[in-house]
Amino acid sequence: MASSPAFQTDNGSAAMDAATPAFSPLYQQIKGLILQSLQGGEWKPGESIPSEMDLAARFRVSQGTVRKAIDELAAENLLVRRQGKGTFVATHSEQHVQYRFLKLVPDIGDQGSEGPAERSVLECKRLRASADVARALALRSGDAVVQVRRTLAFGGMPTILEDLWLPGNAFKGLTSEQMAGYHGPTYAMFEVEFGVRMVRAEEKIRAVAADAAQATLLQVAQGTPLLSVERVAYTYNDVPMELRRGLYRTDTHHYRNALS
Amino acid sequence: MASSPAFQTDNGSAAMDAATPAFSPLYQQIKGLILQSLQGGEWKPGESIPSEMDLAARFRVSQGTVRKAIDELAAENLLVRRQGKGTFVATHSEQHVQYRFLKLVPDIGDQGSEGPAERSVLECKRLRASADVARALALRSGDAVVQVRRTLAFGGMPTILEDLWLPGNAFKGLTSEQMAGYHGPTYAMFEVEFGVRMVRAEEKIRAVAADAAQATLLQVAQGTPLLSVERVAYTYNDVPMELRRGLYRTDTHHYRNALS
DNA sequence: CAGTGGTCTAGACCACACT
DNA sequence: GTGTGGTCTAGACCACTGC
Repeated sequence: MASSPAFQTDNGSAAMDAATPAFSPLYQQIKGLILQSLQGGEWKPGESIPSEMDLAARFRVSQGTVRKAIDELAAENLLVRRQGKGTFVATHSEQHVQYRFLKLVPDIGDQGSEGPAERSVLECKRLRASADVARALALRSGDAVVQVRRTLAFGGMPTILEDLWLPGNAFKGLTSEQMAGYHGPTYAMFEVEFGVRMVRAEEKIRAVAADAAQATLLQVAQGTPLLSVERVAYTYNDVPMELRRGLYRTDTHHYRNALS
Repeated sequence: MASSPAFQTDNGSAAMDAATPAFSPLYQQIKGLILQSLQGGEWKPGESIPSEMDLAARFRVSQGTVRKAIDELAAENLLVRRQGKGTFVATHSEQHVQYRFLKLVPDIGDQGSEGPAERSVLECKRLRASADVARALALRSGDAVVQVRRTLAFGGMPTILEDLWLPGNAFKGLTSEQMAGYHGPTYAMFEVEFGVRMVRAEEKIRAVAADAAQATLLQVAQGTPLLSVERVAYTYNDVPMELRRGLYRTDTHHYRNALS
């Protein structure tokens, strides 16, 4: 039953060969074990994980040590604590903070009141990864990927035009209908349909001018300045699982960022 | 000497009039007391604060409670812990993460290797706040403000053109020479010269086209897409102390953002 | 009521920095 | 060595949720 305790004092007790800078506190090791269970699918998004006391017993450590491990995982948005109820695996589905990665907000009006965007899927096809797509997704050039092109509109106004690239292996059988028909965030659909949970992302933002095709799709004049947002999203263990290149209209919306 | 202990059980013991949802854990109260000392200037940026044991004695609580308060302040980048040395008030000066609020990075080359920007101050004048500037700074229209216009260049290439508005009261006597001559981040200069420490900020980002004047200053063609970055920076207690409107060239640099 | 997370304490020991 | 933050433990009690 119980996993090996792995006390910190075990570090380098024997065989301290060569470069062994490794030292990790117990709670970090516990954090790693919990992470493994998350990756392995022992607890799925939305489900509750065992109580702190249970985990403490399972790992043969004190509750406080488990607590600190969970604290960090909660700070990274991998887990969500709810007093009196338990600790849950974070999800893009019923999270009250839906569309957590979408930072585009309307200039006026209360944020969040605009509801979900209207999606139009223009294209959804399988192809071989180009060099830059392969690099972003840690694949080899020519590996299978799925490409999706779509627009998002708010209140009937097309506002976002984006391309998504997904590893073909993990997203076998993704269809236009799935992309368009699912109610809720796309990342929630990825969790349900493909067991892929996006944990964090990095974005590179630039200002560009709309070309003819882009201008038509976004219903703006050619040459209109647009926000170019290139995103790489990662699952557990920093494995890249999505490359996304978006163009945002910023005449009625803006990209909001908090610095701290 | 010792401040009032203020145990949690004191909450609402008497006079629980009307809406009193207030309940804060002891460590939150301690956090508030430490925050007051920071605001009051008892410990200045770069200095060390008393040890956890000292603070525990001063506030009549256990070390663990002080620890949790400091943990949160450190997570908010107000304090910096250094094992074996002490806990220090964060500063924009000798922080290894200088230019913490500047998210523009070069497309190629290791981040941080580009060194500080070359500053050119174009203007530095006192005037009365317009309506929108007043609103952003929580002033009244017509209150005195200082406006600074400058460019930042990297490797000789002008890359940022920005206007700063600062409350006239807090920044009496700010000169062009100070803005241009100080070695290190502008926010570090604000700490040293005016005792104003910027703690967090919010940015609104858009894509815009360069007008004639802007194009000249940034050495680009008129109509070139630029990143428009409007920032409001806050001191302690969410008091806004700076409005900044910047235009970034994004042909050789990009705005980098991490989502988590 | 029982079970969960949240707070607080007190004490022991470890890792690191300075002197 | 002394003092600092960092880790770990064990136990007590509080606050919230749902039966």
